[in-house]
Formats: sequence, C-alpha cells, structure tokens
Amino acid sequence: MNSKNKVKDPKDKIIQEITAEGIDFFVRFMQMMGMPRSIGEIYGLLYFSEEPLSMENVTQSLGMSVGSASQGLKSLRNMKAIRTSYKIGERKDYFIAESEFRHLFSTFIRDEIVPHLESAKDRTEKMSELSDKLPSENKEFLKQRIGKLNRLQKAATKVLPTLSTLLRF
Amino acid sequence: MNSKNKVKDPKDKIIQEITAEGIDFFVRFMQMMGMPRSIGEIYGLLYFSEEPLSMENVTQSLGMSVGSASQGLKSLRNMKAIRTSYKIGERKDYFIAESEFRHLFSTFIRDEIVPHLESAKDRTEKMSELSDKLPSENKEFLKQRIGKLNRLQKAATKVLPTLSTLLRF
DNA sequence: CAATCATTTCAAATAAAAATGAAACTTTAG
DNA sequence: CTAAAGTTTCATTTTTATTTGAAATGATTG
Repeated sequence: MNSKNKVKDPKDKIIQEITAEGIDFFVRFMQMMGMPRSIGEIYGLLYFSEEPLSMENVTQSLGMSVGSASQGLKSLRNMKAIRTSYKIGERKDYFIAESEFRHLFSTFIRDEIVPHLESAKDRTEKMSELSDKLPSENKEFLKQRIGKLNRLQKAATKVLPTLSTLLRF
Repeated sequence: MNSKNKVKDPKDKIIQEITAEGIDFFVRFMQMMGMPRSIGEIYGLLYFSEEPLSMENVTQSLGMSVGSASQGLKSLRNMKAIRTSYKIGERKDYFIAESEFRHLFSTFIRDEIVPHLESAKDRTEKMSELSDKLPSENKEFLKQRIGKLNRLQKAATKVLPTLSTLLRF
C-alpha cells in the first residue's frame, strides 16, 4: 500500500538502515557477553535514537512482547546502560541509552567474571590443601597442575582492572 | 589395567577429591567461554590424570555418553587443548591434556572473538557510509555514535594480542 | 474513588543448546 | 576376507534459556 500522500523522506530510510545495522551490532555484542538478544535489540534501538523512547515505542519498533521489553529495560537499567528521562505532562517513562560502554563492561565483569574468579580462588586453595595430604610420590604431578591453575587465576584477577581501563570510553 | 584393584586406598580418595574440584573448576571456566559442560569435564579429567586416558575411561569416569565423549574429544583436539598418545600394542587412542592454557585461549579468541570483531568492522564501515548520505542536521548525533562504536571496535582489536600475552602460561 | 493508562510478574509456550545411543563407518587382527 | 574393537555420526530426546501475553499491581487523573 503506497500512499502517495504519505511522503517517505529518504533520510528517514537511511536512519532506519543505520539503526538496523546498529541493532545487529549490539545483538552480537551482547550475545558475546551471554545476554539475550532482546537486550541487545533494545539497547541498540536506544543507542541510535536521538529522542528518548517509551516502552511502547520499543515493543512497536522491535515487534517485541511487553514482557520482554519490561524485563529487558529493567536489566539495562540495573547495569546502568540506560537511564530514564522524564517528560513533563507524560505518564510514560522514557528511556535514553547511556552511550558510555563502560557500564556494560563493568556490570558484565562484576556479575559474570568476578564471581567465577572468586570461586576459582577457593577451589585452588582447597585443592592445595588436599594435595598436602598426599604422599610425596603423588604430590609432584598434582602440585604442579594445581600451581598452574593458581597462577592462571591470579593472572586473570590482575588483568581485569587493566582490561576495564583499556575499554573505558 | 589397574581396575582389578578394588581396595580403597585413602590416597586415591584424595586424588579423586582433587580431580572432582578440578573438573568443577574447568566446567565453570569453559562455560565462561561459552563451551558445553561436557568439554570442561573431559578437559578437567585429563588435566588431573597423570596417565593418558582412553575414550572409554572418559565415558566411565564421567558417566557420559559415547557421543558426547567423541564430540568433546574432537573439539578439544581441534583447539589443541589435548593430544593423543599412542600406546604400543593398544588399539584405543589415549589422550593427554595439554597443560598450557594458551591453546584454549587462542582458539577461543580465534573462533569466538575475532569473527565478531571483523563483522563489527564491516558494520561500522557500512554505517559510516550511510551516515555520509544524510543532511548535516542529522549527521551530528549519528556520526558521534557511530564513531564511538568504531573506537570500541578498534580498542578491542588492539587489546586482544595484549590479553593473549598476559594469559600465556 | 473509580476509570484509565502503564508497568511488572510469572506460568506456559517456544526456541535453542546439549546429551544420548544406536546404527554406520573405520581400522586392525587373525 | 571376516570378525571384533573402536570411533563417529546424527536423528531423537532432554535440558536449559528466552519469549510471550494475560492477569495482577501500581500510578495518575478527573
């Protein structure tokens, strides 16, 4: 249905194309960090929108259920990747993407990496204790392997702050 | 075959405990890199075994199906995280863990990270081209956002080799 | 306060990922 | 060559993650 009265501005088409590419970018990016595609979609949409968008805007633009949109916006707010923007005389909440990615990273590191490293630390300590109880003939091999795990865990812990800094925008 | 010895040696119990902790360590570790738990289990078992193990050893020790074991061993061989060890007069293949983790990392980076970064590069380039076609009033905001993506992608590309080096054991 | 609009919650549906195991295939031994 | 051992493949099942949408909850307005 091509209504001739409803003039399609070619510039809107380009903006739409850019947004589509950008959403794709973030969907992949977020999936790399183990996040559901819906979150990448929402963030991508907001990232390329100059205007704050409501939840309704999100569900309509992305063809997404209200449940997903609500959950996704909540997650993004928790990780400080978006923030709300109040419009006077409007009942709805409006959302803006926080364009600094460090929020995304630091939440990811805090929630996904740090707990792993901590449990890894406990684990290698427990293994060390256990290996001390072994007769020396068996100790050699296991101690060496446990030592390697320990060094890996230590190095990873040390690398993290550096990494966060390097990716700080 | 040492399976004939059914006497419970307390030292075997400790070795088993260490192995169990270690397997857990690798299951989490591999899951952090988006790999199935079966692969972490197999690698963990081999990492703490002084003797090379056969596929049968793996399925029995871990209570895992032959299909999973075969697939898992294949993946681990592909990423050079384990290697085969031929025993004369034995038909089975025997496997040894490669204890240097750099194999795991570099495969992960090559297969999971690099392709993403490459597609990110293509994507940002395409977005830049598109944004050049826009009238200047709209350009400002979008160009700035695209520029940020571009810098993120560039920084990530630059950080990768450093990261690999820091985690080289 | 009741009517309306907006948002959240969560049980159920759907989709995606991983594991299973039997059949097919490959290799070696006799 | 044939039989047995070892391994791989892959259709099916199981498990896990994500999405949906209707009902419950909350918030605002006249």
